[in-house]
Amino acid sequence: MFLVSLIPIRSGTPGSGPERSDAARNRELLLCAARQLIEECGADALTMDKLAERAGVGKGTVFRRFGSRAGLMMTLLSDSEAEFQGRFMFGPPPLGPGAPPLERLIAFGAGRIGYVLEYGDLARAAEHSVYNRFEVPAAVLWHRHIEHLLREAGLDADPWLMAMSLSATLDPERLLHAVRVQGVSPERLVESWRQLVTRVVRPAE
Amino acid sequence: MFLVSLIPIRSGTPGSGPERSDAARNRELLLCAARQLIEECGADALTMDKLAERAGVGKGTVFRRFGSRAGLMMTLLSDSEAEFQGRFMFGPPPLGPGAPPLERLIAFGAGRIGYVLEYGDLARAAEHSVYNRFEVPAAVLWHRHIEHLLREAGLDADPWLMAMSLSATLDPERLLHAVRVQGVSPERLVESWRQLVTRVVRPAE
DNA sequence: ATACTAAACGGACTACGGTCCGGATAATAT
DNA sequence: ATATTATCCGGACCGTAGTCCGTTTAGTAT
Repeated sequence: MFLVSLIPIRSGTPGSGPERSDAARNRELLLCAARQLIEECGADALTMDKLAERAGVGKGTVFRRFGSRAGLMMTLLSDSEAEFQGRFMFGPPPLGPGAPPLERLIAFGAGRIGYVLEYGDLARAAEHSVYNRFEVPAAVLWHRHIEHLLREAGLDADPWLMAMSLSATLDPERLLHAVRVQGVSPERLVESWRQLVTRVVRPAE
Repeated sequence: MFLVSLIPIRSGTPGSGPERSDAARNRELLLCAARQLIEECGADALTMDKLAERAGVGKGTVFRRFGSRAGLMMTLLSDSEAEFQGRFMFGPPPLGPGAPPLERLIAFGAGRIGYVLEYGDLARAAEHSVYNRFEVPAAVLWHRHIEHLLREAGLDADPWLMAMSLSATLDPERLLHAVRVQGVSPERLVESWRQLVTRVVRPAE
């Protein structure tokens, strides 16, 4: 039912045809330089100018390749993102199919919390697109997954909006703020998520 | 217990002493010009340069007065914000004290949704501070209010984190996106909020 | 009135994301 | 090898938020 491409992340294809050799070389140079810079100073300190300079290419090339800073971050995340998507869509239970929907919901939140805490700044930067951070393909997929599980669990309320509320809880910016500024432990986040979805799924009366 | 100042919004006081007459005059000029520009082109199109030019002051003056673009937006919102705060803290039930906590929670969400839909772009821009959008005084106050009501309702789970999840649901950016891009009706939002808090408050077993 | 000072002023300056377009170049056809 | 062309490249350029600092001015003391 939900056969979305496993790799909906932009892989840096400005045109539709095959990639020219210099373009491919520059893409590798850029990704490599980006990872270096992030290693050295953190994702937040990565600027497109510095990236272009480090990679030894012009600034225009950076933007042609990745469209925007958020696009670059998404590309950097695409591997781990695809891996996570594979796990919750096709992997073993309780995250993957096979377990009861509530179990899967709980596991999804826990997985997502772990993911966000691991790739925090990157995930945050990837959503920092000026327009439509809710229509990033990955975000849409999570939303649909949650909605699907809510329906399977027999939710007797608006599943689309309820999935929106639950997605909001898993928003990287909020999670990172809770952990890094407020000092909330990841375990506490996971437990609260469990409490939340358990209550949401239970019938109203 | 929660006696927070009713006006925690920054009112544009760079120093701590009284305001010099030229400073007061310029603040009025700026607020007036800002409202004009927003009326004409919308809040999103308001730039600090245009504002300075329209008000006939230097750009530095704008930033000394309001600190940042977000600070300006907060100042513009402060009246309606204070009014809303007054309603849910001291006003008549079900929003104000007197009604059962669940009723108050439902009313709070409904009120907040209405508020966001009315002052949408402004509220969004006010939270667009680069750092710490969760520590804006008004946001902290809402969070504490929700947490307080959850405790009063006898929630047997982590009230602080649960309040965070519920706050996330009421995030202006998300609400506006749902209404303006996805075409969700305000009534549907309110109903979903009611379903959500009703389930959250109910005991686990 | 004059001198003094703390505060406010203004606009040049920086940093950054993003755009544009004339020139270079890789792939392909001949 | 040469010509052709679609693609890519580079970096000058733009708009915007925010900073800095030399200059001006409002309030006050004398």
